[in-house]
Amino acid sequence: MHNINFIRDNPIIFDNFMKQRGELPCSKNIIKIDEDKRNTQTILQNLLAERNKLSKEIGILKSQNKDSEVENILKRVEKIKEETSNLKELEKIKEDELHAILSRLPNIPSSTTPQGKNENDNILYREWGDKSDFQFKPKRHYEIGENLNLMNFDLASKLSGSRFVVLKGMLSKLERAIAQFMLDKHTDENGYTEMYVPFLVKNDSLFGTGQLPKFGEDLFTAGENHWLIPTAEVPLTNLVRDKILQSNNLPMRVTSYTPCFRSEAGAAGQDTRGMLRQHQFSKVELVSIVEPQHSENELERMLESAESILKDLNIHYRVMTLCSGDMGFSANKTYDIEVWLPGENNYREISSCSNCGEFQARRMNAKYKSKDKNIFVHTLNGSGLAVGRTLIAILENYQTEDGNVIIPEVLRKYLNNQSLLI
RNA sequence: GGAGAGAUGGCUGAGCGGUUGAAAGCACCGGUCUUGAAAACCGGCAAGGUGGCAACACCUUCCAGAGUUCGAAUCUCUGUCUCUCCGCCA
Repeated sequence: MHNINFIRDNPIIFDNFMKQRGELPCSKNIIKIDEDKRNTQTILQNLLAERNKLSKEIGILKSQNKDSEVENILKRVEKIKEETSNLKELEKIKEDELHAILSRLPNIPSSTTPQGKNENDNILYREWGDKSDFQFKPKRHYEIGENLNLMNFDLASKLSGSRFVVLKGMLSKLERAIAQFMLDKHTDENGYTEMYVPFLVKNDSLFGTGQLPKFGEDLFTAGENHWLIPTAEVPLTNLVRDKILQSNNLPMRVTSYTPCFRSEAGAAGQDTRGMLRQHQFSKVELVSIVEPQHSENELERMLESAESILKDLNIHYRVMTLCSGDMGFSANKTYDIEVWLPGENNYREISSCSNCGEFQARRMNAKYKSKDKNIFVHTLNGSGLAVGRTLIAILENYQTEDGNVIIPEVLRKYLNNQSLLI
């Protein structure tokens, strides 16, 4: 959500920012509605002030038993009531109009976010490790999984339709081991506190993080008033909704392992094979709530926390800085970690770390006490990492010629010290 | 699912038709004292908005939404959530 004062004071700059994000100029319209709203408010408030004053007089007169004087005042008050009820309606209309526009505009890109239209304009930030060297043609993850009889898409589609998977035996265990390794790393070494959170949330929470009102199509609903979370970012970030935090509680770093549900409405026909893009997947999420002056550093710290997982797994990856046109709605800056998949011969997103600045905090009304003022916090979120895609990366990078998979060192303690998948 | 109680500022908690935006305490901030800290004492301290260069004035908000009234934290209705007891249950 944007600060209306900023738009009022910098309409051209604002329109320019929105253009970078693929939006049409709209400041003129916003300012017009805002002016109408304020003009209405000024008139309304003067009338209300008069009414309040007269009501107080009535109180005093009644206590003095001067009923005859009360009569006259009542006439005037009645007239005011008529006028105010219309003005109140108009004010509400203008407020709703303004809110409807502002709540659908994406965040302003940070000054360090490269300008660009789409993923082709993203910029390489850094790389780590090397592409694994195979003496044979590496298979894709679903070939490995299906050949081992541990990954089954037909069964899943019988149960639930397309874009689901059933994992069996060691592959199912491997998924659990990956998640536990990530959680242990983030809680023991990276300073995050583990949380167990609801997987169903209500509208307000999704509005707070920015999925609603614009992107309801990408979500699954559950019953009348609930939605399935598309990411743990939603419950974790909303922990501070409608709060005024004490500054000694910041930074607040939390992590959670949850399933994520996405309708993938805009992805028809994309990545239909394998378990790369599913309606359901699990993810270990990182969320930081920080004071504004620390959010830029916090993004680097969060990125490093996410990277530490792939480093420990010893899998090659690169980090991309997303351009203004490719960033998510709430972000002012985003790094994507793209992991190397030798079977696919391609890099694939395995984590996305974003600084949302005060954008979500404004939507959520999340502040902290600083000296004498209450200031909006900054919120950040990142995957640390997507568990399903990490499983894919391990299968493809650690596969052997005979179709088995070597278990990465750091995961063995979670798997009875086994060194091979089967 | 049945019966009852409740929701007030960062927190605890008074108030139950008019001068209450709200007592008191804690927390926090400023000061006095102290070599420093603590304690003690003094002072400050809800949020959002409108108008104004400003000082400041005004409006709205005591879970949410409707209503009664000249006037609502206080009365009525609806919803949401919390707690207690009973039932059921992983």
